[in-house]
Amino acid sequence: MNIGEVAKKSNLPAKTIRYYEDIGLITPLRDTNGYRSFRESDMHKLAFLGRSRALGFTIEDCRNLLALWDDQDRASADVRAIASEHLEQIERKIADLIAIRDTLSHLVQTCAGDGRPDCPILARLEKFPT
Amino acid sequence: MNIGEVAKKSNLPAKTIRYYEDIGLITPLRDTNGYRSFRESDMHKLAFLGRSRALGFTIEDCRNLLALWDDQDRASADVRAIASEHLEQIERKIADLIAIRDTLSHLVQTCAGDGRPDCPILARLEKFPT
DNA sequence: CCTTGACCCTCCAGCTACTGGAAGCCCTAT
DNA sequence: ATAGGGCTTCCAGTAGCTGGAGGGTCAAGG
Repeated sequence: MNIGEVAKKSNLPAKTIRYYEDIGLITPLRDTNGYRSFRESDMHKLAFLGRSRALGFTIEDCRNLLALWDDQDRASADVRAIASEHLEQIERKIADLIAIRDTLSHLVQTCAGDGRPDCPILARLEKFPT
Repeated sequence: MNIGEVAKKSNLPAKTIRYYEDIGLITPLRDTNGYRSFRESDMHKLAFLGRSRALGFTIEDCRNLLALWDDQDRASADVRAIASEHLEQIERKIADLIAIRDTLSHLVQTCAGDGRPDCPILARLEKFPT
């Protein structure tokens, strides 16, 4: 399989796939003309990567997950540790964003949003104790 | 005021303050020895920037908000537009993260997390339809 | 046989918003 | 005179791609 077909099937841009090769996540073969030649196993890895990235795992997490996936003797605890850590980060991020959203939503609601210059949003950015 | 003092008062790293000067958000004066010399107005801008960034506004948003702040004849609608747009992005991000969290939290719960290799997390990354 | 267009290749630069570090000047105190 | 701390600039690196230049390859149509 050439990169175009793989890109379509895995739903990843060709650029991204080349990048993943650059950083050693996959190692497709090469045809005599220099074109990358993807095996089924490469496709599987790319699909795995796509799903991992879609769940927000970092590239380094993906690298580790991929290694665990390849290792038939892995301990599920190792996988779970990565996922739990990631989950905690997500929870923290959600909490942060919700706090921001509440503040912002309140400010947007109290701003007239007309032609006049008075604006509680600017007032808050100007005066709120950091 | 030298940069160290400003950094302390504004709660921003000196590096960040220099960076903000580089990209034209502030333009402190210079002493004869080459040291940056910050006025009160620079401090205020930095505090404004700190709060805007803490609410997740991008640097470009900050630049625009700062310009509106400086402009006595601004229309609050312009401020509100920036904030609303940002708010919508936050809402989208929260929704995305919550979806991820739900998936991840379920997976983590169903994974034994022991010494055995079977793992629903890997199973999902391997098989879930993209 | 030649051309056209769709592929594919590599390499370099740029994105966001900083952050770290090196090399070196300045200022104050001892 | 020296030691320390603070200040300066400049360069490089972070994450995860993305865009573009410049060029080779391949299959189909004329």
